[in-house]
Amino acid sequence: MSEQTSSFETHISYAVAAAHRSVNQRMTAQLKKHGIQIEAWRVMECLDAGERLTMGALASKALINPPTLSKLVDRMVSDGLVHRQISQSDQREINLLLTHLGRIRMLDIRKDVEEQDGALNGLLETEDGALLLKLLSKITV
Amino acid sequence: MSEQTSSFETHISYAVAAAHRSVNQRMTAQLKKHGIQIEAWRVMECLDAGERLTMGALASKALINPPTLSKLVDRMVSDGLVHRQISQSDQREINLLLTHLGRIRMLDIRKDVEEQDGALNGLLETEDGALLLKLLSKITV
DNA sequence: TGAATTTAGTTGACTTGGAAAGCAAATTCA
DNA sequence: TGAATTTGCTTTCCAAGTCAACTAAATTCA
Repeated sequence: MSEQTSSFETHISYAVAAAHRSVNQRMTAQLKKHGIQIEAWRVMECLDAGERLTMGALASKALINPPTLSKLVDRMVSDGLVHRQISQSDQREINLLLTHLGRIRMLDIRKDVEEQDGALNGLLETEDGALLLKLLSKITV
Repeated sequence: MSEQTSSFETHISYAVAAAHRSVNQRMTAQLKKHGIQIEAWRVMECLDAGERLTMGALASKALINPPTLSKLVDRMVSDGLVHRQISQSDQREINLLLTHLGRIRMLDIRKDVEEQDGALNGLLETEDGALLLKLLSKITV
């Protein structure tokens, strides 16, 4: 099987964790001036992109566990960024919506995130950004 | 600049977060039967690989913030996996060492991790594993 | 030398995250 | 129909993480 004992830094899991940590640190620093965390940004982008998302759908798109999302949304509601609306087709479901303020803030934050993502892409050769996305998607179940 | 508004899922930061979440979930499930968390495994591998690591060096290699590492090490010490040794060259530094039990446990866990990493590599074409590592290292500061 | 600064690591107060239990609406099927 | 099950989300309780402050050793330099 494996020809030699490779150092553990060459494990895919390690490389992904290292990249994630690095990217998250840049991102957190960038979002700090907006007083918001990465997860909240993802929630806002998801809400802007998809329409009438339920908590469950949102949790999976925004990469957040349901209980954690529930609490994050509590905070975002009290910050006036989003509001909950009970679905009329199924009373158990919640449709989450961006408030006007939420949308404004999101557009503002997006500029910085785009810039940051551009810088990240700048670290790669031209087509490598797309290639990286493709490879990452393959290991993402 | 950007020709069109791309969906936020194509951001490198999102793809990395998604991959990380997915890999971590597999890994956590795998390590559950050993009653250990991913970070503790990384600590053990770091200690096995490098010699006489200080807390600071370890924190950076194992991708853990110093205060978090300090507490994790407390737990690992009381589980008998590692022990602290004050460096004689600098009394402020701690050299962390695997205990005998720690080494045994590590070797045992390593088998499962290798297997899991193999499965991950199996999701990619032959040379893509190495390619992914290379691309990830470029965005890791 | 010795006061001031820097560096290594830990601690403490506080926040956040997660697993499992809980609640209520919807669905199944006897 | 109505009891049993499933589904969607939240709450609770506890474990873990973070920021900032702290201790102590080493280093700087006046």
